[in-house]
Amino acid sequence: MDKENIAVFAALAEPSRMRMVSLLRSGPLGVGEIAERLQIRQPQASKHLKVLQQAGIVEVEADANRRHYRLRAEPFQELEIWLTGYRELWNERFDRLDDYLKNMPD
Amino acid sequence: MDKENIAVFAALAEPSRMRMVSLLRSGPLGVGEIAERLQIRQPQASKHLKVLQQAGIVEVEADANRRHYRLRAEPFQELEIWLTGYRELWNERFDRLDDYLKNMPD
DNA sequence: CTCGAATATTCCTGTAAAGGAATATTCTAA
DNA sequence: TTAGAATATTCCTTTACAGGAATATTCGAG
Repeated sequence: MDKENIAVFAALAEPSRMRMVSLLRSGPLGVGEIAERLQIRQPQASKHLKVLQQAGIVEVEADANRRHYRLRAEPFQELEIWLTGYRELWNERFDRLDDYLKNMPD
Repeated sequence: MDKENIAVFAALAEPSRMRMVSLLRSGPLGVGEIAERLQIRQPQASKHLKVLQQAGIVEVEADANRRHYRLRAEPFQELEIWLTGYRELWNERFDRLDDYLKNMPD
């Protein structure tokens, strides 16, 4: 819909970054660990993390030398919301889901 | 997660294409109408539609001279599924949503 | 069978983005 | 205060992709 979603899609449209995001589901990680697990070089890892950060997908916490990158919830929530505009596409099961989401308690 | 999602993200990471997808929510359209409503030239519209088609986001039905482009449901369903892997990120409300989705009747 | 409408394709050019390599920065420990 | 670990940044080169312009294709009407 808007500019921010475009940035999120662009950030995720790259295999290494997609794998980073998947990796970070299990919790925050440092740059070195990410690079190692993804079998990429540290500078590339830093660059990709920067892109993810600028897209708001990831946030960083400094701990001395280390930087811990962690997933942010908001972009995923926004994708969820964006997707609701397309649920009517497939079938009426999701009309019920829409109702559920609308009435969902906090 | 996989290659197909990457292609979908890449296809949506472009403003004109994103607007096309949004436009097509209200139903199939021909290339000329799409180009006109998006204020882009016809060749660019055709090119973007081709990208969307190759990503599986859109399908085309030939009607004489005309080509009617329509949204496909599958990529949106897959995004939905992909997103469920991230719902745990924000809060436990969505644990209930997960239950709902799992037990959702066909 | 020719014309015009609708759409697709090709060619060209500019630009953005990715990876490699090297280097810069920042912090802790000693 | 210096060494080394962890991370970021810069520079360079290559490649992908977007838009413009022109042209090709395909179809129905007449």
